[in-house]
Order: sequence, then C-alpha cells, then structure tokens
Amino acid sequence: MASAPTRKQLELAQREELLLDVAQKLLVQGGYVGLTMDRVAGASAYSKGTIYQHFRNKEDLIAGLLARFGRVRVEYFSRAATWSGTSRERMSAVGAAAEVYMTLHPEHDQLEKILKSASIREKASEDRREALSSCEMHCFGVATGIAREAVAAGDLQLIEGDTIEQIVLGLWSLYTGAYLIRDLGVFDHAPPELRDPTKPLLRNSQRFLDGLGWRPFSSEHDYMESRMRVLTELFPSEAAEAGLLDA
Amino acid sequence: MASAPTRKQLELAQREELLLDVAQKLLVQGGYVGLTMDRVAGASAYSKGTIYQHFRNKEDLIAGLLARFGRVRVEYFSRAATWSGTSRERMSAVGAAAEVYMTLHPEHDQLEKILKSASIREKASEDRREALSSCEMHCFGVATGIAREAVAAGDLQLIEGDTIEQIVLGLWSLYTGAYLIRDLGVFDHAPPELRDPTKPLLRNSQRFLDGLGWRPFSSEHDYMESRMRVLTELFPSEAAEAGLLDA
DNA sequence: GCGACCCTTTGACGTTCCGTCAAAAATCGA
DNA sequence: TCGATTTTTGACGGAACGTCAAAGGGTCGC
Repeated sequence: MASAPTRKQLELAQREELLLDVAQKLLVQGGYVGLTMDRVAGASAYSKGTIYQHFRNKEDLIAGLLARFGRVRVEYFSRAATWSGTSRERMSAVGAAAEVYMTLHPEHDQLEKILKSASIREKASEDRREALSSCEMHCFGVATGIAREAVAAGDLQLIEGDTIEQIVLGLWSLYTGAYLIRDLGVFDHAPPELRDPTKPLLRNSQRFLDGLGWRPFSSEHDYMESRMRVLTELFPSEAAEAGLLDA
Repeated sequence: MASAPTRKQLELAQREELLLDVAQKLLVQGGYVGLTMDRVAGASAYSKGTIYQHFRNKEDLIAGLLARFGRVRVEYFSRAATWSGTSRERMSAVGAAAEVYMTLHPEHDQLEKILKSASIREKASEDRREALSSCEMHCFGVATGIAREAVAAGDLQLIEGDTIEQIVLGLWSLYTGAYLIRDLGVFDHAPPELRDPTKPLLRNSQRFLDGLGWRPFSSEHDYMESRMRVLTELFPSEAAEAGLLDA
C-alpha cells in the first residue's frame, strides 16, 4: 500500500498542496474572515465539492495548513540541532531557529489560535491531529534532547525538584508568550520598548538559563554573537528574508 | 453629564450586565460556536435588535465580555500590590494573583484568542478597545511599579542593556505562554509532566528572577511558602474555589 | 381623560457561508 | 465503441449575522 504511490495518489497530493497554497494566500490577505471554502473554490480551479474530498470541513483545512507549517518548523529545528558547540550554544541555536520561524511565518500562531477558538481539534480528522501533534513533539524533543545532553555533560545541574521537561517548557512558554503578545497587539499603544516583545526575547531567555545555572553563563560568553553566527551560517537566506540580520 | 446617571442609564447598564451574563454562560457551555446573537436573544428576555443597541456586532459583544473580565483582573492585581514584604515577594504575590485569575477565568484567554483570530480589534467600538487596553496597561503597571521599587531599593541591579519593561515582559510572556499552552492542549497526549504547563510556572519564574539577580534568591527564601501565604491571606475564597490550596 | 408625538423594541428579511447530495462529466474496462 | 464506475460539480438547505420598517409604549400638553 504505502510502497507504491500511484500516479493517482501523486496527483491528489499535488492538488492538496495547491489548495493549501490558495488557502494560505487567502488567509494572509483577509485573515480568518477572508478564508472561506467558496473563495478557495473560486480562486482554485476546483469546485467546493472537490475541496471537501480533501478536507472534511473548514477546521480540517486549517489544521492542514497548520500541519504544513509544522513540517517547516521541524525542518528548522532539526537544522538548528546540527549546530556544534557547548550545550547552551546549541540550545541558543534552537532559539534562533524559533525566532526565524516565528518571524517568517506569523501565520502559524494565528492559525493555532484560530484552531483553538473554533474548537477545531474536535472537528479535524484524526490523521491531521496526529500529524500536528507529532510535529510539535518532534520540535519539543529536539530541545529536551539538548537539555539532556547538557545535564549529561555537567553543563547543567538540575536544582532539586526541577526536571528537563519543566525547563524546556519554560523556554517554550517564554517564546510562545512573547509572540502571542506580539500577535495580539496588546501593547500597541504602549511605550516603544513594549511595542515589540520579541526584541528582549534573547536577553530574557539568557537570564532564564543563567537562573538555571546552565554554563557557560551569559557573563562568560557572548550569546548575541552566537545567535548571529547561527543566523548567518544555518539560516542565511531565511534570516535575511526575515530581516533579522540588520539589527 | 457624567455627574448624574439617569434612572434610564442605570437600567441600560443593568441590562448590559445581564446580557453579558447570558453571553458568558453560552460561551462556557458551547464555546465560541455556541455563542450566537440569536441565542443571546433567546436566552435573555430581549430581542436581537435590542442587543444590537448595546453591542455594535458580535465582536463588540466579545470585547465587552473581555473588558469585564479585565476589570476583575485589575482588582486581583491591585489586591496583590497591597502585599508587604521584600520587592521580590511582592512580585511573587502578583504572580499568585495571575495564577488565581487564570485558573478561575480560563475564558479570558479563550476570548483573547477569539478576539484576535476574528480580527475583532478592528470591528469593536473605540470605547471598548480603550477599556481593554486600559485594563491591560494597569495590570502591567502594577508589575513594573514593583520592579522599579526593587531597583530603587537595591534588590535588583539591572544588567547592562536590560530594562524594567523588558523584565516584566519576560514574566508576562512566561505566564501567558504557559496558559496558552494549557489552553491549546498542545501536550495533551504527552508524558504527564507536560500535561499541565502551569505547574512548573512558579519554579520557572523563580529561576528567571534568579537569573536577573533579583534578591533574595530562591535559594535564600522559600517562595513556595510565600505563594501559599498570599493565596490564603489575600485570595482565600478565590484560591479555594480554584483548587489551588490542595496541592 | 385623550390624542399626538417620539423613542424603544421587535422579528422578519437579505445576505453570506458551511456542508450535502443528486445529477453531470470523465475515466476505465471489456 | 459502449456501458459501468468513479470523480466532479454547483444548486440547495440550514444557520448565523446584521438591518430596518413597522409595532409598541411612554410622555406631555390640552
């Protein structure tokens, strides 16, 4: 079954990509409101009925979009994991990957929120939920792997009661929260330091790692410089496109 | 104008509260999908037209709900600010307030995400956007005030390049992110340590404050115990209702 | 007590969008 | 070439948002 993908199946997969392309464009243009099944049908060469053969419903379509984004993120994180250096530098590389990803694909967060608010997880197909979850866990796994290495290498001594997962969850929260605030525009009318909550993200995550006692401390190593090297060497085109190399 | 609220105006305000009550109940029962204008009309004693005299559209109604929740949070944060102790204990009190609030009113985050995904900020009325923003800024102000005190008292020495706002933003992200993850149910099928990302929240925020060099360090003071005292003394009924006193 | 005027409330209606399904078209096999 | 099977289509039902002309209720002068 899985061994020989028929020409038929290839065509189907190709069409699904095309439909996702159209949906993504509509989403970028008009947000959630601008993304309607009729419009996807109109903007593609297919009719609504055909679209419903690929996606069980609108939520499933959105889950499909999100899954595709998720695969991109997995690729970024995997690339970051190849970075060599101290464990803390490697973790910072993952942070840089997250930064690139979130800057380049702000739709990810947008979609994730839509997914939740429209209680999509219940309506999307099982396969797609699985795919979503798997991407998420893979990315999380990259980070926990590095943290585990750090403990093994003695760079990081867990304080009584702390766990690897808890620590990674902290970093995850830090990043997720910052980008959530950015997307919600909570502080859009606030003083300029607050306007972009992602700017202090690197500094804050370094403070957090310092607090955990993860060596070498930020006073002993210039992680800002590490970040730049990761961006230019691992994500040259992506970082440039995201405008992360200027500042 | 603002001096003498007419009987008429009082009635209107009262009715608006009632409509919000109905809307909130519908939201809790059936999520965003379950909240429709027709249903609000049906479940209240008023017709749709009347509801549209209070709320410009559905987004405005949701913004109204969120604003009401926001006022509750302001009250919690203000109460937390009355706590006396070291600056870091006072900040932890705010953290406890956030914890109580988020546990007791998970709808807040849900609504905030809906607000964004449905691009509500553009459709809601100016007044209500103002109200929302003002609540948010007030809460943020409480936290920055305490951080400023800490610097003034010498408990916290800002590392070159760090700012008060950046630090508070870090804490804010940490909390927001954790509750976002909880609400999205990202790790629902993951190992149990990840299931509830809010459990390690206190530990993680303490590590972050340690990293900033905010004294007294978590190795010098039991902030877990501080938290319990804040919960039992400042938020006795709320914390009990939220089930935060058991664990 | 009564009628004229104004403000509020109502729910039917137009529109939009989701998801379905019978009919039409295309593909395949003999 | 022709009939069977699969795929595609878009018209349709249902549900929700937001509007608006008409009904309702209250106030004030006479």
